[in-house]
Amino acid sequence: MPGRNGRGRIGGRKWQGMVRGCGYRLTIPRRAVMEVLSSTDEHLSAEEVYHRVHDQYPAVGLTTIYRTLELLFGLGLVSRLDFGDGRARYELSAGSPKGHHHHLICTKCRKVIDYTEFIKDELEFLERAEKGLAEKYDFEIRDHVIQFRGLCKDCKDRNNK
Amino acid sequence: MPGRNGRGRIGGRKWQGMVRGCGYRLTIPRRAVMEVLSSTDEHLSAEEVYHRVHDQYPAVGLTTIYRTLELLFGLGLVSRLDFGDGRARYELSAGSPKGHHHHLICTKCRKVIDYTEFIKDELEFLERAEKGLAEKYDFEIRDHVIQFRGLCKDCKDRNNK
DNA sequence: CTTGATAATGGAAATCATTTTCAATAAGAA
DNA sequence: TTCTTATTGAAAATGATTTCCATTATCAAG
Repeated sequence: MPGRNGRGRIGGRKWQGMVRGCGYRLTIPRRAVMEVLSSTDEHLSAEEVYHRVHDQYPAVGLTTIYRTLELLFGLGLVSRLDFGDGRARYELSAGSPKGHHHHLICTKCRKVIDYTEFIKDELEFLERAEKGLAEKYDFEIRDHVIQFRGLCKDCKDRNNK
Repeated sequence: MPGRNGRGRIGGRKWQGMVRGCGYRLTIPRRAVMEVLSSTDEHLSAEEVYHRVHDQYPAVGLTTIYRTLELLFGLGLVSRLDFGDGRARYELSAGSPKGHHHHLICTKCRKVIDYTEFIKDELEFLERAEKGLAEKYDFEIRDHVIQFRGLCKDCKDRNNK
């Protein structure tokens, strides 16, 4: 039964407590957006989220989708990604069925590969760097972005032909 | 004589050969944009570049600045950065007086710190990761983005007060 | 289970960065 | 100096995201 989202229930459903706990109400649009993000491993734009939510709840408007994504992003429940195509993209951050991962972006065809390799290696590096930077610059580091950009197999080949 | 840009001449002035070599003409706007980017260590938006160029050459229009930045970015002479404030920012990539560095971004006040520490460490990690990813996904990696995001000293303190 | 205060919503209009259009201009090969 | 054509500038178009504001729905309190 695919689509049931790997490790089960929507990110653990802890998000609801998170939302209520911060004094926000639990509304249809908020549930719907979380539902959509939980049941995909794609990196959806606001409009794409809107379309999917709209299928279930035609009354929900695009404006609300933007507001909701912003809220969830602010709470750290959702990651906002920039792949350089002029629109923000979103994915569940913690509890994502994908786990900790980063992105490999083809600058030609805009394909995005999520990779989880080298993460061990990376965590070591990140830990050292974060600690060092936090100390030296008195910064409270909350997040990091690591992306590799280049040409995917197809675009690379197409270039050389 | 500050402003003369540390290690001297505009990124080595090799860029002109690069531009001509690729069949592009050497024009006032192109020189002016390179001049502006060479003489600052800030991360300028297109509009900011426009204003500075405009001071010297009032005839140059904003559209051309956009086009020029796009061109220079395509040639790899300029890096396009995204700090999440809804506008692209630019800096000289190679030959920059700043050398290889990454960014530490305050998500509250939008201050950006360029850091060069831990780069050695990082290069090792990057090398391994790039090689591994390139192989596994048959990807030609051309660039990477590493950012740390969080709260700077001031915003952190202001939060706790 | 009501009720009421007010957070949240939806649609339309507004913003704002960036892109496109197109006629006028200028770089540079000949 | 001339000519071809890349480049430019101004204005209009675009497209993502935000703002406005009157309406609606959540949920704490009764």
